[in-house]
Amino acid sequence: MAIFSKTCEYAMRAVFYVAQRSHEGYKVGIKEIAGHINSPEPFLAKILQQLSRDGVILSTKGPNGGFYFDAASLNRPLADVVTAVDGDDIFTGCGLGLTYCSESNPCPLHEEFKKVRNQLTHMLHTTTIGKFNLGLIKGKFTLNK
Amino acid sequence: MAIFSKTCEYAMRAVFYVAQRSHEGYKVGIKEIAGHINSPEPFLAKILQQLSRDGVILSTKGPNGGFYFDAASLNRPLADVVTAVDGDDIFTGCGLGLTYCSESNPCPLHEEFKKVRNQLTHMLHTTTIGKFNLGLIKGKFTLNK
DNA sequence: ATGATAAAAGACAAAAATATCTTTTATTGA
DNA sequence: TCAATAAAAGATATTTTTGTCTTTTATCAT
Ligand code: FES
Ligand code: FES
Repeated sequence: MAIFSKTCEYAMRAVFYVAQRSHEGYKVGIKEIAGHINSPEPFLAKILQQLSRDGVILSTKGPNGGFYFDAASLNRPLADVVTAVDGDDIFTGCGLGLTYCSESNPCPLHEEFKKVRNQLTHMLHTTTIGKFNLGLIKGKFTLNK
Repeated sequence: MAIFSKTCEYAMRAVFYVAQRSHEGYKVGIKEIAGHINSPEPFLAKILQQLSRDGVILSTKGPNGGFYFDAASLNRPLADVVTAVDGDDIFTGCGLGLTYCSESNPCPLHEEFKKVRNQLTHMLHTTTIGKFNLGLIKGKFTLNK
């Protein structure tokens, strides 16, 4: 078990890749994305459809169509992607799986778990979708394998 | 999607409950545990069997039998429970799901994700199974619902 | 020894996550 | 208008997680 679901991992990888290509001025088809982030193509298509419905990513059909981001979207936090595909359990849920995480009726891990959760939340809110465009273009980061 | 799997959540809740009862001098049957941590009884049985096989929890069959911890086991880190049921992906895995998390070929999130992962690891290694015994007996913490 | 108790083990079932395939709709360019 | 392109949508399939049930084995008390 990893921290994020497969769905969420693919979503984040795809978003970073599309952001980079948008920065370079291109729209990207599902095939190209799947190839570059090493994900099953039809499954990824479903994930991007979801992100598109939620308005996180933009898309157009037809020749020269594909997925892309505009300037405003590039500034959205990665947290929006996570929420769209996995909901907000990861931001608010109890570490031991209690129905509600609360200060007044906490589980034993509450105080320490809250710190971890807050740091994760902070990371996902301060990381924008376009944050790694230059690094990706320079080849500093990898998104496949 | 929460951070831990259901299996792992039940395992941690069960372990804390059994630890408390061991501290009070009792062994606990699966029925009592399931009732107090609000988990499906047969499913929890499977989880505890796994922990028992891995030597994380102790058990004896027969009348007055049940699950329990000895003093040494009470000092083991909660991380051992997580590893036994979920493996160590959560301690070492890449946040974006790459096959290997590495410094030399990092994903974009690597630097920040590492911090989150390290804090989680630190929490699970410094929290012993018996750490909350007194708090639980005093009713400071909840393990059900 | 014997019967009662309680975990261990194994087979099975349901639900959710992951993955695939086919058809439809929108867009483009000729 | 028409053919080509590419995402959207819907139906279906597989795998993993989650959950249940039955039988077996070990232990205890009598
Ligand atoms: S109550 Fe469990 S993390 Fe807050
Ligand atoms: S490579 Fe992704 S977290 Fe280290």
